Amino acid sequence: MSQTDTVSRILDAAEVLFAERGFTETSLRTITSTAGVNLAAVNYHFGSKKELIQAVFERFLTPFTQTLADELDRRVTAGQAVTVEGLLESLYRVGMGSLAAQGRDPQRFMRLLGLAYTQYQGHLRRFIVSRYGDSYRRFAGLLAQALPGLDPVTFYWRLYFMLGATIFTLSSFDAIEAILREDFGAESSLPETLERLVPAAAAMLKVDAD
Amino acid sequence: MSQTDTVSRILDAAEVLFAERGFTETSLRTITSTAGVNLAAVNYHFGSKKELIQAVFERFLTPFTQTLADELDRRVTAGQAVTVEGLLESLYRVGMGSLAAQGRDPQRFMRLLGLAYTQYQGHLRRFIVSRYGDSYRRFAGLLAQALPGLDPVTFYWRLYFMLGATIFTLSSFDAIEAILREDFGAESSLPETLERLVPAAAAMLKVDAD
DNA sequence: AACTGTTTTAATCGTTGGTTTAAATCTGTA
DNA sequence: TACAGATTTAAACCAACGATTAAAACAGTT
Repeated sequence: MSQTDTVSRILDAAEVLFAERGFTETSLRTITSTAGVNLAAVNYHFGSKKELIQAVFERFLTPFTQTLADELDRRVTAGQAVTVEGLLESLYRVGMGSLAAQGRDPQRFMRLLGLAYTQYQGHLRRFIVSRYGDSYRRFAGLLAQALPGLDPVTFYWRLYFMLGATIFTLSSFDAIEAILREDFGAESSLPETLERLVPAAAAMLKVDAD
Repeated sequence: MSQTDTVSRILDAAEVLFAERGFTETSLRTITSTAGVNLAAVNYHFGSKKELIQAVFERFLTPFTQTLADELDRRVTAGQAVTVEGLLESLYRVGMGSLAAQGRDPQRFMRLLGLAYTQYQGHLRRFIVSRYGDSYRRFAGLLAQALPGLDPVTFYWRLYFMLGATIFTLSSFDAIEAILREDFGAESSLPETLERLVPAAAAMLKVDAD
């Protein structure tokens, strides 16, 4: 088994288990036995459990933010006005597409993102902000441009409302979908849900202040 | 120290610590030493850590749902049409008021609610659904009535979008507020934020399907 | 084939967790 | 004041955790 093999097997197993149960509830023993590698491999290759957690986030956030940056470049240089709906579509399409292209599950990353916000892991928040804060500010800046006349504080609160609706819904997608299927017999796919989310979130961002 | 004293001291400490760090990350030793009671008191009075977690939720959800039911009764029997904005205002006012009346912190309960959704605690989700599912369905039913013509599946997804925006934002209120204060020098209170949230969430729920 | 640095392995360390126990203490009642 | 049940206490139990170690196995180079 080559080194890269062991490293990626650990990352694969950790990604799935962290998303399912959270960080503290997932032991290194569970991760390594799922991955089929020795317990000591995590400390050998990553140093510590904390650094493993960061590596899991790095592996999906780096290509995600890179692809999003390209997508935003394309929209901006296209010359035409950047709309709220267009930006949300870009965000969701990149989240779906760039990850699905790697054969990875988009919902899993939403769950991980949700955990990054809610779990008590100071090091993780610091890691994400320092590494991906620029991408976040770029997107927020473009969205603010698409909403002229909105005062900055109101805009930022609504940005968090939008993030909350997105992360909360998609990270619990399976559970919500199961409830709707049971109550209405109607299946919902992730792309369908994102199509519902774009106009809803856009309306929330755009509503006139009163 | 009387029994009720010990029990409520444990609940007080557990409530704060759970909201700060999550369930797994908070040990019974931390809880009992914060509360100034013996370690064994938790198992003596509650049976186990799981049952303590449920008791923390019961102590704030029971008065909350009770007050909300009274508030909804008042709105319905008043005769006039029940509006989306009115229902959201009721929800938020009860969340703020009925808890603040007990001298307890509303944001803390939002964090706990967020944890109930995101943390890996199957027993807690089952407990809440079985105990408070009726209250949830009552509110959702009235909200659906206030949105005639919206197909049920779209309505339910938007209901979750609204819950996500609310729970996510308010459970991270302190962190978000700190960022906004640093960037804009503008302070936001919780009531102000709820005043921003009502029209934004209402617009999201009411936007025409396309 | 012999050597060298890298990786894997099994075993162990020290710590912390939830829970249990039995004795001590308290509280209310007769 | 003496008794009975409820509560509190200090101590211990045992399982699980992250981390470390030294030896074994491996891979690439000469």
